[in-house]
Amino acid sequence: MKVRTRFAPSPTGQPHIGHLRTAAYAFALAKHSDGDFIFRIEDTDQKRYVPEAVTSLKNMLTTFNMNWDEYYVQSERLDLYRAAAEELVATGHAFYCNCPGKNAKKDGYSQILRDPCREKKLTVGAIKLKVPDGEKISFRDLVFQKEISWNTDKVFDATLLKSDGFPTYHLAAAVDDHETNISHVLRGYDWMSSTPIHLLVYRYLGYETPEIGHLTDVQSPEGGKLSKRKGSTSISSFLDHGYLPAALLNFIILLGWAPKDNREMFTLDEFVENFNENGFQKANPVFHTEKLDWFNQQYIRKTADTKLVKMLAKFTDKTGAEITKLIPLVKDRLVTLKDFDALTNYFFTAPAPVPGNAAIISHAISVLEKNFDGKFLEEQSRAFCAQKNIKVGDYFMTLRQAVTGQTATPPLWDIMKILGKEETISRLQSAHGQK
RNA sequence: GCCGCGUUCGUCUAGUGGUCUAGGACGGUUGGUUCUCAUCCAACAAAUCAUCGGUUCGAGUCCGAUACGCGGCACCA
Repeated sequence: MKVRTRFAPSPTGQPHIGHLRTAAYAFALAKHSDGDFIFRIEDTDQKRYVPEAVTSLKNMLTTFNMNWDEYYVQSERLDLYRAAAEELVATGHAFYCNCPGKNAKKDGYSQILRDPCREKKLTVGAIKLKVPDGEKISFRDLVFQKEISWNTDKVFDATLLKSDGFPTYHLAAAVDDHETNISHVLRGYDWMSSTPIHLLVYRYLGYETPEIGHLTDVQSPEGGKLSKRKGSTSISSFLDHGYLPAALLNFIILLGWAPKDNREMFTLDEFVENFNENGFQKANPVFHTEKLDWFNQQYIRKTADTKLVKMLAKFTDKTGAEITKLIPLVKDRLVTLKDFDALTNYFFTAPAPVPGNAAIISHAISVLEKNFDGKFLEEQSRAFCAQKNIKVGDYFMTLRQAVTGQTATPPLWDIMKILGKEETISRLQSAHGQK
């Protein structure tokens, strides 16, 4: 049977790290065996629906090259869910209920799991699942690689269809997964506790149960779920900070998954090729981003200069020609694309004159005026240093500060070459106080 | 409160009963290369494998308890 997975977010806000990770695992699971990757919008909560979120979610998948084979929107499929719910009522596995909804967080946790409306024989209202008593229900989790079970005495009569006619996740996901032939369900860990409900729905509707796996939650360094720390973990904020999609993706997939050989560099294609569900970690990883910086450096260095110019254009107002000229000097020094301006500022604005050792500067000026050449400067400066008993390092540091105003830069001659003879000498002169 | 899951260096992880005096990566420290920075190279520090008990000739690996962490307990997903 063909492997078919789905990425099924609810459009309630900005896509974040968790979305990307879940999508990447589902994508890899499907594509590893030439399967299909289905994109489904779970917009059954009218109150939390954010229309722009759908576009952002699509953009995310496109940006990371996770192209979907089919696309579904739950709000366009309401008839399907209602029919399924009514079928369950007809077969005696569900019942109508007109109780007001409650929120356990606010109202306290009820130990009453059996809904009193079961016996009322209503014909309108919400539809709830009639959970059987005293049954053991279990499944084998794809991620945890073990059987997980519950006693149905601890499973509550969950709502399947709301009184507004919209299904809850429990019903909609089961129906859609079945209708679209999803073979493997990879979802967030928060669904683990609801799995017995879904298992019962599958059974009562006569569906085959798909493989189900619950992904670990990425933890915030302060503890708790990362996704609750909104904003700062949105995909766009990382991209806006100058992280490459390839680096972000590589970093993210290794948060909770690892190959047996501990390989770390993966493009999307390589990840798909090497993906194996045995590689899932069972404990929650913590979102520490030091390693993301390292991945980003690696990927920047791997990027062809011509491509890098285009990427950099979003982070600086310098022209393509200017960027191209400077790339060789900064490529190894960029941690994020955003660093470009800070690393190249002195090319465009002369530093405030820093008075340096006048003898060194005037020597350099005379050398450069005679012959504006790196090799020549190197030879002359070393000879000068030997004669005057000056450290070569001090000599160049003096020039560096005079020309760039910085103490850490690429090799000096590389900078002078780009600046040109006139500008270089002019900067040296103003540091010397001659101008 | 009830239910479920987890626990190997600071972090991401390898490890599926002997080859583990626990390996790799990031980060850290030190040294080398270099005109500084970055790169590159080398080395070092860093995990009583949460704790206790059991099974076994032998346990990071199997079992149990405890602790701690995480998730869920809505007509939200």
